[in-house]
Amino acid sequence: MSKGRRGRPRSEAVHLAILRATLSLLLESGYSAVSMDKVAALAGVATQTVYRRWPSKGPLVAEAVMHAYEQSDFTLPDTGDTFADLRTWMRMLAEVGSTAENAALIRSLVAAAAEDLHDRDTLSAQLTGRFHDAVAERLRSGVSAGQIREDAAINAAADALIGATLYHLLSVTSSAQETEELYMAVIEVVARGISK
Amino acid sequence: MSKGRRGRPRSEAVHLAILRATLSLLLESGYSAVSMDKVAALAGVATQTVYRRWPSKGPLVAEAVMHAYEQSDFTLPDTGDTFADLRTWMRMLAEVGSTAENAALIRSLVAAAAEDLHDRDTLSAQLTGRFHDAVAERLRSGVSAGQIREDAAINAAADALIGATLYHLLSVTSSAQETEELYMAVIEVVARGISK
Amino acid sequence: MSKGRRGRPRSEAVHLAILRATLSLLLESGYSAVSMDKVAALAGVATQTVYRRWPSKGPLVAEAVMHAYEQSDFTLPDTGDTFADLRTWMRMLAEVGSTAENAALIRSLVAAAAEDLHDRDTLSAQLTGRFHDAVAERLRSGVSAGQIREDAAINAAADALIGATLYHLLSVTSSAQETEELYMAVIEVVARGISK
Amino acid sequence: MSKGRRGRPRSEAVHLAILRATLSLLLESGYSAVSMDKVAALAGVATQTVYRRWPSKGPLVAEAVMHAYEQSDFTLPDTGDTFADLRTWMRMLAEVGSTAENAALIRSLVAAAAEDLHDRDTLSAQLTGRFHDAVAERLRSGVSAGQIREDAAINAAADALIGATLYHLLSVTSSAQETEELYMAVIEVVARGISK
DNA sequence: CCCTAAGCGAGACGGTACGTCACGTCTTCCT
DNA sequence: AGGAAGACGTGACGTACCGTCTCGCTTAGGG
Repeated sequence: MSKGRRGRPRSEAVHLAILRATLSLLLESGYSAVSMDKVAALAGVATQTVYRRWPSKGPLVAEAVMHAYEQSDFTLPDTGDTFADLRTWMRMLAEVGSTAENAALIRSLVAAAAEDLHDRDTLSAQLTGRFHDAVAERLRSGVSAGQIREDAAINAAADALIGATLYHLLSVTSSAQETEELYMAVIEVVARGISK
Repeated sequence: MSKGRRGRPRSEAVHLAILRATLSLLLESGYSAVSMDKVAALAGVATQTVYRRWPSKGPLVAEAVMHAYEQSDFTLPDTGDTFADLRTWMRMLAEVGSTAENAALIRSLVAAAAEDLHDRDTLSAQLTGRFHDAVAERLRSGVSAGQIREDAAINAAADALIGATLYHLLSVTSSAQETEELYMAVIEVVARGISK
Repeated sequence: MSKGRRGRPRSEAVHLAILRATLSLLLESGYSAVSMDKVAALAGVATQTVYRRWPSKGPLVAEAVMHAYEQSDFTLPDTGDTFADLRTWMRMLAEVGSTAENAALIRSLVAAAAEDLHDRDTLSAQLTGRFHDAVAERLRSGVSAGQIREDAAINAAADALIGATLYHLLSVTSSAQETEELYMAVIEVVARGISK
Repeated sequence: MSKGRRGRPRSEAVHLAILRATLSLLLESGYSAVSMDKVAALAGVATQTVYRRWPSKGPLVAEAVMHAYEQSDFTLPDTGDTFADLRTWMRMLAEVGSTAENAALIRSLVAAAAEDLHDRDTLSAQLTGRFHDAVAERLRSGVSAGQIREDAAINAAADALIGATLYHLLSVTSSAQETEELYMAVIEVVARGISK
């Protein structure tokens, strides 16, 4: 028997205002500049209202970043040519990651995950995990298509691709072109390592 | 006229006490639990004394972590067989990273780097950067030895290896054995991708 | 034209539950520990339901305390001997005031009155005021009976008696016996001051 | 061996600023309007600085009020005529208590004392207690002078005088003249009660 | 039998205050 | 000078209350 909703329902507008405020602070000055107080103030909301929905900074930042990419489509294309598709996709990643804003957001997620063990699983599973799975999926489809060896270590290959991307994003600030060149080189190494 | 040292010289004991206190807090409760106040208190030292030597938490944590691994030798062996050497080395990495303490330290560094853009270069350059360079160096030596193709993208391969390692460390908590298996699979992919 | 009561009538049970909850908090931890939220929670009632009946903490506490003494009879006896009656009555006061619970309740009222000028008149008029009037009344009856001088300052005498009582209650914690001795001494002074 | 003062000494200016801010808030809007935050803000001081010196509102208000009367001399005159001296002194009390400001300060003290049992002893002992003792002292001197009976209950008389004063202050707002008349009547009753 | 009005529990909401912790600076004394 | 001690302004933390509000549900009239 459904108990039904009791009490005043949570305002959707408030939810959005908080996420928008968080994003704004994140983009302006980075993860460490985000504070529950500032978020609340900027969202025109009481501190308690933020805490009522998110227990701490980590999950809030996580949801805010996810929210920012909600519309984005990070699915890999499937034209039949696995490695060409990978190249297309990672070119897009390179482009996305080359804007300061996007890089800052990703780094924020990593900061949140690294800071609090508790948040880590949620965060990585939801963000980088989705990327990893998408890549692995496409690679498996490449196996079926006969372009990749049956005994290739799909997960290891996906780890190498996603790992290299993440590592590069965290380590240096480089131009979109340099980044793209590096990604293409990584793909080449991995492709040669798993193709028939 | 020799300028010499004026005034009371800085105590080496104090330096060590602060580093030890920092490490201890880091291991106990992670990066966010480290505070200059607590470090000073635990080291039996005045706050000012900490600030006199490190401008903020980031560099202090960095030095403390580096100090912890100062004795450790992360150079790759060179037995002549490049890929066997890589395997040996990454087996060691897997082992090191599988203890909770070491994993916590690495994550602390990443948190520091991701949180503060200013600290990023210092931190990653000094830690992961050294690993990356060591691997790249060994791979180049493998090129000379005729085990690796001359046109292989050495940096990309190193990025893939170090990146996969870092990504794995940040994403999941897994047993030493699982970690080792994954690393071996990654090496296999990369090795096949760059070997002659 | 009788307007009549429209809508659901206020529940008497709720009223009592709130008063009981307030008293309970008052006795447990004093005036400052009473909060509308806690009262509502303890009474198993919605916050709004409390506010619908009392505008703020002051009047609520006042009514709760009054409610506690509703049954009690604080009228002075009239056996014909004015001062003997006063002694009897103040012996009872001493006894009542010597239990921690009762002392706490009285102090609560004083706190409410002292804190908020707005509540003061209500509170003191209803509680200490009633005592003062009862004493003054009995003294006037003593005048008629020829035991007290016609030109005696009845109000001043009542102020002295009630004032000394209140002052003692607020200042120190003393045993019932000590309190009683003091009260008897006060009566003696006042009695000698106003008797024929 | 004296350990000596270590560290930066507490600023006297800060101490005074806080007391002045507290007094100002007290006079403006009463005890309940005083908050540690507002006091700090008004004093141009950090919240923490207030907490470093006073654990809570009660003692702070207490010290602020005491500070306000520090210069005042509440000793009873001793001209030889005990009851004339009492009258002189209570006329002064009536005048002091008839200004809204002073009445508010006294009520603040009572509120602080009534609210927190812990503060009570300190407060009443230091404020009303001093008055009580002063009166009792003067009465005893009246005994020596042969104006008061040897077996008179000095403490009870003092309680009656101070109690009536306090009770009147807490109960009603009245003009200086009405107050003075009442006090004179109280003195007359008590005087007649204890004189030879 | 629906209709309107009010009571009621639940809980969201904007505020204000709480008391604590951390940051980085400053002041004092001692070595 | 270095160093220990600790005050200080700033500002975030997470919690507690305040008094108001918005829900859905109940309990009474009145048409």
